Amino acid sequence: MSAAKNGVWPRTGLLLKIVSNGRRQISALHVAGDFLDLHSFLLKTMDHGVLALTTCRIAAVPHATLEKITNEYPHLTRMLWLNTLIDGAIHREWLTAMGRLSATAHMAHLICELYLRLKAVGRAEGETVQLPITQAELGDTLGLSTVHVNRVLQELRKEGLIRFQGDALTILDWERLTKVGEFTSTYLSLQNEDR
Amino acid sequence: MSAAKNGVWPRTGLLLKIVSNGRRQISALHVAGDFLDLHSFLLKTMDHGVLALTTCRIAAVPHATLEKITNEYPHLTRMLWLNTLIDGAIHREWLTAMGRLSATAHMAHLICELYLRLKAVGRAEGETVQLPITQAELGDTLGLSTVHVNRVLQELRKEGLIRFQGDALTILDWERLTKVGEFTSTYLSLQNEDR
DNA sequence: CGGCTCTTTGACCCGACTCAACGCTCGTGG
DNA sequence: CCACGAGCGTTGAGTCGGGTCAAAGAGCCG
Repeated sequence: MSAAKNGVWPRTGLLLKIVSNGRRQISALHVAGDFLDLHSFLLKTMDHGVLALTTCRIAAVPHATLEKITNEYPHLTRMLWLNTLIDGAIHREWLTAMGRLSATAHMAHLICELYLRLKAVGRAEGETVQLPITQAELGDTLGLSTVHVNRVLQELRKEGLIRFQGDALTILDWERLTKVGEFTSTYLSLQNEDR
Repeated sequence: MSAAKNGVWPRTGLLLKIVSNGRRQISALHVAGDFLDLHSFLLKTMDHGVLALTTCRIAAVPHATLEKITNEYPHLTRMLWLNTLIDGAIHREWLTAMGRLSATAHMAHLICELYLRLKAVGRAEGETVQLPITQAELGDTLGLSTVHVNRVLQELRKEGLIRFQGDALTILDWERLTKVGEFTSTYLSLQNEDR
């Protein structure tokens, strides 16, 4: 949605939002091309911070522009709205993963999601994506301790589901990975009914 | 946002969405007046079910009407959009509560939120609101077992923070309750910048 | 080489879950 | 009018997933 205007493309293009209340919780991960914080257009309170995981290229859209768009281009407006709705769908999915999945399943679920999202924007090479995120940050995303993140990743590796060395994440067994994470991709679908 | 057209007003007006994956996770609670599932207008996949906790009065808005609104009334469109954005803000808040708060704190947080939301639509009598929800349902909301919900509630009662008998929930010590739940109400604010 | 950040490992602990039973209340039917 | 379920709340005992604390590798950069 947001085009890059200057600067270099991010190594992988991954952003995150944080909410700090003592410990921090990452409430969203963004990949290249995502429209970031679009909700701030209408929501006056900024309830989180944003933090870049890597060098990024950013394009800013002034609120005045959005105002103009919503006044004059209904279709485009609906597309922007849809964008925020998909964020919401992802949030709901995270919520259920958080509440009802084991640490391992939750991790598998997140990996499935990130892989598909990166693939969707052409950031996958075969079964491999660059995921420049630390285990501590994964913990902050999943609501787990760093130590446990490490153990969970080892388990997924030992099971032959993924390889994850350095920033390179490789899916070794998509079938079983989705099963472990109880993952279905429907909520990510950007397809809309041409509204 | 949605006006009632016929039928009786709900005893308390509380709805919930469920997502079932083996166990179920309630991803939203709605109070009287909430616009329900507005996101289904643009999001083609319905990723959850809806379930009424009590008898409710429902007003349906056809998608065709929404289409017309978005084509002709930019301001109203932004208000509808804002509505879905607030749902998103609540989701983010739940996410951090889920990931980073203890069971007791999480419960206190939820109680604070529901109390304020019910109060905002005139459903509070003094410090008391009607909350026709079972402990099992609370568990499905918070990601806790029914048994633990019970123990957590007892703890809040013993601490003199709330009274909760039958459906009547009374806030006994708002100050301490918000502290326990690390609750701040900003994310609920419906106020917008007149866009 | 030293220092930084990140990953990994081990030992121990505790919050929350499970299983199982019991009690209370209310609605329904004999 | 009582008996019986059904649903919900409550309690106890035992277990376990994940957290905490602490320290040791492993890259990486200046």
